[in-house]
Amino acid sequence: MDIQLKRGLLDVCVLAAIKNEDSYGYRIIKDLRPYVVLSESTLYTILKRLEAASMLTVRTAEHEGRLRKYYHITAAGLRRIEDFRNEWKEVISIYQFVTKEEGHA
Amino acid sequence: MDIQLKRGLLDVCVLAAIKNEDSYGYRIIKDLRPYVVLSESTLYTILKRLEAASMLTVRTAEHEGRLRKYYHITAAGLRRIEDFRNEWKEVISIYQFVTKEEGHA
DNA sequence: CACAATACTTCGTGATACGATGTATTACGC
DNA sequence: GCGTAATACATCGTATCACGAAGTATTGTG
Repeated sequence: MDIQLKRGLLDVCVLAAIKNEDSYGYRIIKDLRPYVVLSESTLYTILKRLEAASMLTVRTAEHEGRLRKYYHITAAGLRRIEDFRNEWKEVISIYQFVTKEEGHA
Repeated sequence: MDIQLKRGLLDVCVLAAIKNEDSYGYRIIKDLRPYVVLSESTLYTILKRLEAASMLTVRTAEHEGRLRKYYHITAAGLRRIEDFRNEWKEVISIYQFVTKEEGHA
């Protein structure tokens, strides 16, 4: 999909991916794949950004001898999703403006 | 609205604003105001970009002693709007993923 | 023992929205 | 007739950000 359109969606996608259960990088990418494809470099950049914005917290844990970083959503992260939902009305009105067929003459 | 979310919408908004009738900078901004607010510097950057991508053509005309640049959408510009419409299914599926309430426990 | 899959990291680049600022002209109030 | 707003277009610099490329290290698997 169009990279610019993606930009406004990726952050909330990642937050949504850890909303119900803590998760880690590799799994987030797989879970999101049906909806959006993102590379590792993109994901880890986003995770750092969201952590800096206190929208998630990180915890390192060992899993079968390998270290994993588990990400946990915070109240601010949940609020971010809520803000996104609230903005959706505007997005829909823009979509309708862009796609309306008034000049079919 | 969130600037990142805006990014994927602005180009098509501008194209939609000239879809049915040629228009010029100042008027495009006013016409779009109910849907998205954008500054002049942003608009003219977008217009240049869309012209470079052959999605619109420019014609300079005098209007009451003042020069105006009128923008006219091309077939490629119309196709761009069509592509946007086709991508919307993906956007909706992302929106549903992000906002679904499965973990209300 | 090579190769894929898992897991995380860093670096550089190109795209782009926006504020600040500038240039002109017309219109309006006083 | 003079300032101020509105109209109209333009340029510059900056911050944000998705991504490819490349790297490190471990665990299977043939």
